[in-house]
Amino acid sequence: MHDEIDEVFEKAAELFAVLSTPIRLRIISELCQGEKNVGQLLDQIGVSQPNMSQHLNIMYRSGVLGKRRQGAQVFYRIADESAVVVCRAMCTQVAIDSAVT
Amino acid sequence: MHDEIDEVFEKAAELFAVLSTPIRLRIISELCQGEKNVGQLLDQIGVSQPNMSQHLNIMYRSGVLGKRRQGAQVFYRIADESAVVVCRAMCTQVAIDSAVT
DNA sequence: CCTATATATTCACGTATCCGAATATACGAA
DNA sequence: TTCGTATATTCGGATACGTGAATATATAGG
Repeated sequence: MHDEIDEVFEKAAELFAVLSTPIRLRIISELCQGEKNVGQLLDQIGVSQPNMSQHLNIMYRSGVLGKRRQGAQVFYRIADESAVVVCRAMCTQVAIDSAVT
Repeated sequence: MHDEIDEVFEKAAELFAVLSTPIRLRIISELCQGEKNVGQLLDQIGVSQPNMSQHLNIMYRSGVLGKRRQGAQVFYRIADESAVVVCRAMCTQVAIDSAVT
C-alpha cells in the first residue's frame, strides 16, 4: 500500500522535475498553440539548437510531448494534456500572486 | 510583455522544482491531514532529522509551507493551497496512468 | 545553571542537471 | 552520390541538489 503511494510520489516528482525549467515551460506554452517543428520553436525561444533538442527529448521521453517526422523536419506536440493542466494551474497561481504583491 | 511571461515561467519552474522530490510530496501529503510538528513527520517519513529539517526549510522559504513555534516544537502546515491542488492533479494523473497500464 | 529534548545549520561528498561546442545523423534536392 | 538543411547525440565543465555526519541553537524542566 505505502509502496504504491510512494511509487506515485516518485513518478509525480519526476514529472515535476520535467516541468522545473522555464525553457521547457515556454516550449509547452508554444505547443499549446498547436504542433510545431524544431525550427519554429527555435524562432520563438532563445536557445541553441542542440539545447532545444535536448529539452525536447527530455519531454518526449517523459511522455509530455509526442513527435512526428515529416521529411527532414520533426514536429512536436503536446501528448499529455494533464501536464498542460498542471502547468496552467501553477502559472495562473504564480501570476495571481505576482499581481497581488 | 514577454519579460513578464518569462518571469511567470521562471517562478513556476522554481515551484515545480520544490515539488520535484518524492520526500517533499510525502511531507505535503502528511500535512494535508493538518498541522504537524517535525517529530510527527519524522515518525511517518523515513528520513534523517537534519534532512527533514532541510526539506521543510526549502518548502517554507518557497512559501509552500508555513510554520509556528510552540515551545520546543515547531509545527508546519500547508501555506499555499494551490500547491496542494497542483500536487493532487499530478498524483491523480500518475495514478490513473499506472492503473491503465 | 544544567540537562534533556526538539529543531536547525554547516560541511563535505557524490551525483545529477544544464549548457556550449563539436560532431553526427537523417532527409530532400539536384 | 553529393550537398545543404534539419535535427540529434556526445563530451566537457560548471553549477546546483540531495544526503549523511557532526555540530549548533532553542526551549522546557528540574
